[in-house]
Amino acid sequence: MGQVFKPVDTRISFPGQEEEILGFWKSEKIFEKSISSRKGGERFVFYEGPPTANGNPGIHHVISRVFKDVITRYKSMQGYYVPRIGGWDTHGLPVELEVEKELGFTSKTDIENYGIDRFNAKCRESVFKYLKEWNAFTDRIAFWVDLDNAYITMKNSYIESCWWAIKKMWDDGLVYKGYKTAAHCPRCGTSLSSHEVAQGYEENTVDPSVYIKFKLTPDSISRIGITEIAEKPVYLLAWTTTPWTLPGNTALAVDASARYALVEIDGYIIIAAQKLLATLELSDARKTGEISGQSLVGLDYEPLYNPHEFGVDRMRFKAGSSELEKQPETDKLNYHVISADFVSMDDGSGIVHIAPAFGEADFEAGKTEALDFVQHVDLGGKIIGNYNFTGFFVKDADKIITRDLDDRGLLYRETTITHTYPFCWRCSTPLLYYVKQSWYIRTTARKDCLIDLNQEINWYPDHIKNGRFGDWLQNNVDWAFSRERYWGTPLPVWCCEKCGSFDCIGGIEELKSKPGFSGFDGEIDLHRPYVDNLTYTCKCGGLMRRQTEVIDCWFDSGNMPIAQYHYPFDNNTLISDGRFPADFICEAIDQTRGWFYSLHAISSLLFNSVAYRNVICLGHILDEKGEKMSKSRKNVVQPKVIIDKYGTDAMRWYLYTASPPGQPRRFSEGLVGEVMRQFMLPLWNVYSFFVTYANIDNYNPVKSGHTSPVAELDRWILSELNDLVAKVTSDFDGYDPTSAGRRIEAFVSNLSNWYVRRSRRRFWKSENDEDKIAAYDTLHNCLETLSRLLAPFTPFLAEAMYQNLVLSVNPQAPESVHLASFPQADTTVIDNELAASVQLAIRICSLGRSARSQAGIKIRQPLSTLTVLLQSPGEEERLNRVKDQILEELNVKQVKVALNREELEKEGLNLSSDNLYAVGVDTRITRELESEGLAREIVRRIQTLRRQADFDIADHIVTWFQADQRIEEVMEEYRVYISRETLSDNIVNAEPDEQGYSENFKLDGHPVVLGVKKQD
RNA sequence: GGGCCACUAGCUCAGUUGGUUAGAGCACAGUCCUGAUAAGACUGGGGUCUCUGGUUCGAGUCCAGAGUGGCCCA
Repeated sequence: MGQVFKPVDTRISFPGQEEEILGFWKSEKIFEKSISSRKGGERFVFYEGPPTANGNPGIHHVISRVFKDVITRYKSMQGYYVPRIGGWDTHGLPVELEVEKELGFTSKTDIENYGIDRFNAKCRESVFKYLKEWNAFTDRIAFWVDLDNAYITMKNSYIESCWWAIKKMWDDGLVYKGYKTAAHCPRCGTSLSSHEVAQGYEENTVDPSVYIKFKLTPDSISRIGITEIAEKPVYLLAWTTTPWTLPGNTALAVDASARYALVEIDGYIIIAAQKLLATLELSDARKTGEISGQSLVGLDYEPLYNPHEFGVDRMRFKAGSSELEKQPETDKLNYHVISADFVSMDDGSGIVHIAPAFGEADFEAGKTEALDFVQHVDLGGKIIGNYNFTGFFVKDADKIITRDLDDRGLLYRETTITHTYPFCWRCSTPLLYYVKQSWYIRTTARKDCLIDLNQEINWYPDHIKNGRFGDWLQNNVDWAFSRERYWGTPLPVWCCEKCGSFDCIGGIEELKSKPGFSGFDGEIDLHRPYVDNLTYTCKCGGLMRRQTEVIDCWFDSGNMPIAQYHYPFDNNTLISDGRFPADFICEAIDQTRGWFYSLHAISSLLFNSVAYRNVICLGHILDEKGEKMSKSRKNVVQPKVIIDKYGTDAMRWYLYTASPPGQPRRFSEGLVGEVMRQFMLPLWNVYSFFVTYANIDNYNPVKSGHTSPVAELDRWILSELNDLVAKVTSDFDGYDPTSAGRRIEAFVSNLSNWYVRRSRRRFWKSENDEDKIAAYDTLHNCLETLSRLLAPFTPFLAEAMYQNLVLSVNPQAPESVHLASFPQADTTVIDNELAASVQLAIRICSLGRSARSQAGIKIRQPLSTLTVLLQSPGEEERLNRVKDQILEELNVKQVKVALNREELEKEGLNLSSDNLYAVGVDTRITRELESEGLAREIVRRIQTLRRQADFDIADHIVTWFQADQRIEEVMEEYRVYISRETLSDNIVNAEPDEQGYSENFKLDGHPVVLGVKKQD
């Protein structure tokens, strides 16, 4: 007779099973069907944040992908239509750097000499260098995403959508050319991204620390209005660690609300912050006056170096903007004191030297105060003009400038300082903060919109919303989105060589239709250098040439909602037809300023809409010591190692349940192993147990149907099950798979350690009575429901269980668990009172075992009475309800309720208590109890022999025994019981058959020989 | 230097709106149970809930400050 269910081995190899299931999914196109079969359902939009395939995927890629997967699988099973388009990020500096490394390049000159066309061709190859690995990895971790139709940011159609978006912003007046401060490597000749800068901070950098005297004009001295000082020269004392920036000084900043002192030394007066006098070794005794910072504001001082005398241009900010205008040479040039909120009273002199061409704060001050702008350093870090330090590298110029100022009597003090300073991560050259031209998106013009729309987004964890992300939006600055690089979406801005006017192009056809369009050579590749050759004629008749910049690759990925569909050139209903915005995205926290921002900014500016409604923001993965994983620390865990050993499901389960998604989490092989032992195996064993016995009894769930059971145990676990389903559903709806998973763990523990443990005998009874069927029904129901609950989490394990538990008996059911629907809770069977009763039983049993253990009496030995002290008389009813469970579990003949503590403290009772309950067991063993205990001992010995002899569970046997009189008595008295328990058709008091399996024991000091043999 | 998050047993984590004696798993030691179990139960050792103040009748929980770690920004 064929078995209903496929036998389930407890010695399962999960990784092996997963490989098989992958084959099934692939051949039957289960992923495709999981989408298409829900086509009529409500759409649930997911956006995939594109990775770059130029390196091997790591564990941090696993975590974001499995969190994306668990939600989209859940929604699919809820009946939503959830297409999932993959994506690849293919542009940007990281790609270029990888290629530069490969080619051994160290500067942009190397690239240009090599040829932009060849270089970009290399980049194009590089971005899919590990495509095979990525595809295999995605498959193996069961991240269901459509990679065949993935969007690719370097495709013409994708780029064209980006051009369209930029053009729309351009038309809305949101794109402009301005200046910005960039961390610049003078040796590599390029700006570094903030990410690169962060890599290169050196903690113990020694730099000069110089205090410079800036001479006030006579007019300003009289404006201070302190007559005693009128005859003497007066200097403002300012501090800097970068003397090379001093020729670029165009202002001094003070704190208007602070007090400043005038101190006399050597016949002149120095002004510095009152608070900092001591650190400046300025004697309070020589103080000749005090003045507010406010009254310093507006005073004029003489430039250290008048740029006009050294052949350097002097520019000036147009008020409030980052545009600069060249200023005429003047006979007399004075700079003035401004007020600023960044003036520190902790170090320096309380007066800050401002060089708007260098440094963020200086630049911003330059903009708001419409200051002069003097750029006396070239991009190679060398001083220009005709100073006596011209041609020197800035760091070498420091000393010469300091000497020069000293010679002119303008140096007050010179020491050194040890601080943290950024260096180029590639070549260790000190970085310079350098103001350069750049193209901007005027996000600040829509700042309120960015902030308001953020309120519509559900952030998990929610503190990101008004915390890290909200702060970032509050401090929004215009997006400097151009890059002086090669491999990227080209900036679609053309400039007239003749009249200098700009034009933005929003698509290929638009470009082609321009008058005098030329440079087009067959197929257009919208990359440099080909796109650089496309020109047309300006209205003025001049030649329009593209600006050479490419754009920030964050713009590429942030524009994916439309660019993946080539909107608006194709799919022009995209914005209104339900495919925008996303219902859900999920990435790690570093994307706050990356993808989360670029998506949000672009859709806010283009469509005045959020780009995503719900976002899970993951913490980073750390090693088992809590340290960041990095190649240099050699603590990187390879996902493959884990998967080969424990399988994808165990790894996924660990990632979901170990800690809430927002927290950084530790990861190691051992922790996944724990998941295996603690969750996967017990569940698998329950499943295996069910199948083993169901097959013996030829149980078929379809024939029996899941009826409403009467047994309390069944009703209890079904109550727990439905409660679980309800709560897991609400956890999922709140984007909290971690809580959902932990709940399932608790349920499985209840199922295994109470339901199955307490129900074992029901499955073992030989009669096929109603209770037994009810038990099978209940357990089958639990396991089948679990398979669907677990499907989003552990898709393989769930599939294996579902195939066997459902499809073996019902070929009409959906062919995969991932095509089935998510369980629905039947809240009518949730019985909280019953749950509380069983909770009580579990607790009392725990105390009972403890009491027995302390008395040294094993469970096999029956005892007469268990006395329980409850919290309240009302609990007695609860206790009665589960009394039978307690009797069996603790192997006692009766349970009594004690009314007070004294009753418990009678003789012969062994006590155990927790903070709510107390129990006592009567430890007196009568001869009858002893006999029964011995009988159970004999049963256990025979069972062990059966197992050692490798008999099947259902095999019937003959048992032989030889023993003393006491054991013979027990054997006689319990013959029926022993026979039934051990499936012994015959028990013979004789020497064991030689062909059988036998052993000698001592039971409580009584010598016994036992033998077993299979019955033919 | 600024912001966000975290800090509970050796390790990984729970701990609801403040309320008896702060819990679980792993690991360690011992005992027990078991024809589902690679498991489970019990006992034991192991806690200044990072620290210092404050609010309160009462603080792991709320507030302030400090420390350590992580991330982000400078």
